[in-house]
Amino acid sequence: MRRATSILNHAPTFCSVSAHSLVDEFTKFCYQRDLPRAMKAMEAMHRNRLSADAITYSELIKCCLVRGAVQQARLVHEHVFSNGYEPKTFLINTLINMYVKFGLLDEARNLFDEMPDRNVVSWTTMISAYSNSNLNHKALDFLILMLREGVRPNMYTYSSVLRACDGLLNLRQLHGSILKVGLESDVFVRSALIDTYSKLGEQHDALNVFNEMITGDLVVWNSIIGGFAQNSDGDETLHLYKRMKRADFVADQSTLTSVLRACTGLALLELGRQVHVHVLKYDQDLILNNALLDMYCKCGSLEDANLLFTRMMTEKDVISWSTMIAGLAQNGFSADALKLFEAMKSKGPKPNYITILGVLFACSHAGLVNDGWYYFQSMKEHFGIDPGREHYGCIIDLLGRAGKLDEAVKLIHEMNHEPDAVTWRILLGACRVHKNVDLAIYAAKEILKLDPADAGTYILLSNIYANSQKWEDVAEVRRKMRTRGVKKDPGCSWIEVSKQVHAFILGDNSHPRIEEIKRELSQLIQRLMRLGYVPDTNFVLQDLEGEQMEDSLQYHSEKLAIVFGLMSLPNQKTIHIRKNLRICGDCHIFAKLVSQLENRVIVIRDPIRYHHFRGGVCSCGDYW
DNA sequence: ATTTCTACCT
Repeated sequence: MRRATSILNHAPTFCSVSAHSLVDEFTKFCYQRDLPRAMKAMEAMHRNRLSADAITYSELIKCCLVRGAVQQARLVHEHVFSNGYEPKTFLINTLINMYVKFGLLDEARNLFDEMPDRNVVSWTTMISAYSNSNLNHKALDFLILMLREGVRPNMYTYSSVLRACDGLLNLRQLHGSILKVGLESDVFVRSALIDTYSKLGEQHDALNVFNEMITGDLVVWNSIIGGFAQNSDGDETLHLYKRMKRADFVADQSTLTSVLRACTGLALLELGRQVHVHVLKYDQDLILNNALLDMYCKCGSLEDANLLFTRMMTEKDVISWSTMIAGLAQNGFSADALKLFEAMKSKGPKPNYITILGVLFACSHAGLVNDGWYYFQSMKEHFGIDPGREHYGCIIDLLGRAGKLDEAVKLIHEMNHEPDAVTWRILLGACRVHKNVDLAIYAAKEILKLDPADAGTYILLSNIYANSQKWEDVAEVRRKMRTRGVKKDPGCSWIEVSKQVHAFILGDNSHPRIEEIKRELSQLIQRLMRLGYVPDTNFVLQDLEGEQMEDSLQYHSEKLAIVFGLMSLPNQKTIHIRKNLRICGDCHIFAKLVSQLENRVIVIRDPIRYHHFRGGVCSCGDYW
């Protein structure tokens, strides 16, 4: 302790006020949250070897916390320990908590180590301090030490320590102890359990814990809804949201953020717009508004995104800017993305790792080789950020698309990160654009080493071999697929029409209007062919909808979805479609021609890319 | 003394 050098001890000793009224006055100032006067009174009390009760000191500590007054807080600490008094456990706990809140974990720890009677609150405060600082190991160690000292954890302890749990084994053990002492029905413990299972991707267990709930609590609902949203299960997220509303709970910021994330994942623009209405009453919530911004970007409505971005009620943070920059780039507005980045540099927050990723993404998708290189080379110098694997990915993409395949390969081998499946897929994409079969085979094999369940890559490889009559290799690839149990999902496209989601799956005729749609599609293809459309049946180097037959080409799911959109949406309305697989070359040409012939804007989002078709051209510049 | 929500290369 710094008692020896305390300012308190050097203060002039002079006081004319009676002891009783001095303490009274101190108490009054503490409860009035008048920090300067309370501090003065405390000094006077110290000179007269007087002290107040623990509750009063804890009021003063609260006051220091609210004002961020660290120096004053330290003086209170010294005063409480001065004059030979040994403060009560309650007051030491308050001091420990104070240091934790100020982020001074070492000082909290010193107090904790020196206190004589550590109770459950002391232990829990330290555990929650460690888990909040991501010192997970320390938090779990403390739980063990606590048990060894014979202090029994309560619901506060468990809900704190659960956050620190980053392994399934630990979690199951903790869950077991919680059940044993009967604390699983506490809403804090329950939501922490749900959240922790969700963070480990164990949605099944999370849902079990949730379903055992008898009387509800909004946070528990938010935990399960957020868990599914974070695990990219949009359908289940929305399903639970409906259940929550049926149970008469009113969504708050957290719920709406998760629901928006589900809309983002499923590309449900109409539903997202409905949610926007509920967001309006939380226009000060930055997280929620960022989620809304991302939803508009990822659902392909840049008009809405731009509008929201310029009109946001709160100060925009680095996430708002990064979201908008990446959103513009992903949707093909690379020039606007770079312009926004320049604006950010002059009047926005400091760009971070992810911001730069969006910038490089914009360059690679617009073929801006020089700009991309410049930003890549200077990111360390200008923003202090070392290029990560993702940044290298963008540059490999940039080189590859520009036809510099050799340089792309060279960079893969030179970078100081291990290439992953994504890295090789980027190279494969470049091979597709530039029709380099040999390099494509190499890249495909590397992908399968790292991701042996990637059905699309097997099929692509098999098609390459088939095209060059290498039947033995074809058989080998097929055999590997069989033995590894890899199956390709059929192509599927989704479109939202009057709040209903319509799914079109290759080879599935269950849509009620399928016959009508197919008739319309045939007629449309006839008309396009008269304008020069030739179905592209070259499947080599294409990611395909399924086990491909030429005659099923005309019924690719996105074609059905486009026709259904033409049939059922008003004339001016943009047709928004989401696909589970990459769009094939034939459907890409088809969509371009339809956008011209029918004078419609069509937006198709595939798993990784956006295509805005307008007047016969696509925002991707045929470069995907 | 404790629980829930936002951006990321294919």
